[in-house]
Amino acid sequence: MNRVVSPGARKFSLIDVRKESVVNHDLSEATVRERNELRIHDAAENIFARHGYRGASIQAIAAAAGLPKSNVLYYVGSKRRLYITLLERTMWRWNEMLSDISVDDDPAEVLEAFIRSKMRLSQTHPQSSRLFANEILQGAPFLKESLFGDMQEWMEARTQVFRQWAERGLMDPVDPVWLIFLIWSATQHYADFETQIVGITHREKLGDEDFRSASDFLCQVIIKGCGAR
Amino acid sequence: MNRVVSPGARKFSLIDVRKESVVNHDLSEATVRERNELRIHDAAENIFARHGYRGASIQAIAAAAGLPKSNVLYYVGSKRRLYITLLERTMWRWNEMLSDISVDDDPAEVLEAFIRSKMRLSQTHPQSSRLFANEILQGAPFLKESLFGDMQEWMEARTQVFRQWAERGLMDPVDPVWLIFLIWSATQHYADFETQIVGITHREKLGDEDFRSASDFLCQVIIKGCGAR
DNA sequence: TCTAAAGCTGACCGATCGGTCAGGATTTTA
DNA sequence: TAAAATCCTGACCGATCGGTCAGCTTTAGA
Repeated sequence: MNRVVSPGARKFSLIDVRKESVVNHDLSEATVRERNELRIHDAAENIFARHGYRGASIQAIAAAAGLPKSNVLYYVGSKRRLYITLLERTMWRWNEMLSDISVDDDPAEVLEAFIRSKMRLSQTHPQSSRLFANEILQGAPFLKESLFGDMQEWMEARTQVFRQWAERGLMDPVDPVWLIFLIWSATQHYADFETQIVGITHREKLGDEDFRSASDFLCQVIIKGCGAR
Repeated sequence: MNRVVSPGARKFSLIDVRKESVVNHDLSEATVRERNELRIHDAAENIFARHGYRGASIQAIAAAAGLPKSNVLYYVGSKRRLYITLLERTMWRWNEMLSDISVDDDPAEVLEAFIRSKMRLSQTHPQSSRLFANEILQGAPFLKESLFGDMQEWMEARTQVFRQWAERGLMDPVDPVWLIFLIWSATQHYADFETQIVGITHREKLGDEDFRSASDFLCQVIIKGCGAR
């Protein structure tokens, strides 16, 4: 699985964007390119997350990044390429989750780890989550082909383990697909719908304590609810 | 609370849009205006749901409705007004839910009714749900003031009942706010993220049987999870 | 110090945006 | 059947869209 070099040739791939997300955040000794691409990606993730692909404008992204529009295009090539780069980054972060799950693990522990790591992502990378949500709401035009292959594999590997746990009587015989979507949706909600939560519950924003207590709640209810532990 | 007549004066309200949603679907004896507004609203809900406020174009809405752009603007006045009309319709549908909840009811029954009616909305009005999701992702610029007032009241009335149930030992002492958001997110997911669910689970689209089994699953896990029944 | 590469940007392109409007077609009412 | 109200739409407006490009400045390497 080697890196495809010519960026024009490939429409899109989900591999090897690791460097992207581990990019040096110490700007003091980053190259000019690294520093500016980081600013652009941060700004673009915000704008795309709020307004979706069509609703986002390069002008707005440039303004948020504090750069001229021409300069943004100099670095990212096109709106499409920028958007796909950010989508790839998000997908990679998610697909590495629950990567080492085994039938011999304790269901409750695995569920708890899954819920908490997903909540941590909602707290630390809410914009990524919203970007993804927007892509799905659009009908997943960019992810249609490639995403669903990867995610089908991810899903099947996990559901198989869940099913075996149920057979061994370690948890209730619930549909593992619905269970995973339950965890997915409940945790994602704290990123995607933060505005609503904050607005309804009189908060200024969601803080560490909110995420802690919400995580505790979800672990408790979901683990008990499917009879693990 | 009487209806404000001049549409230019009011920025926005969440009252008395009932007629909108109960509009006669038998087109045979509807007026020209009713018939065309229905077509426009349906088309607009689709486009706004996919692309958000900025990403949606009147041109695209007009094409989906099978009308010239000028004609759409003749009926709806402006993009902003059209969008707000659709938002109001959605908010009204949701706020009437669980309207007659009481401390003397059975928690499990109420939770089940809530989950199932919310799932029914996800199935019958997925576009409304996606429209709302898009509005929240944007930061709720149109709902900011008015929505959150109504929803705060709604939330406080329900959480109070939940808290009393917990005091009476009818369910676990879980945070009722997190519980409501759990149900909210889990049920909404089947509308907002249908594309993802369909793509991952090899389905063509979500059918009656899918919604039935998913509803059963959610009722079972959530009710058991918070110790009701 | 000279040169090549990289960084940068204002001006500009055709397309599309939301919205207006004059004026014709059609329907309702008196 | 005449007048009034409603319905309808092509042409057009200034603004903004994504993207290109010539030509400038700055940096890196020999």
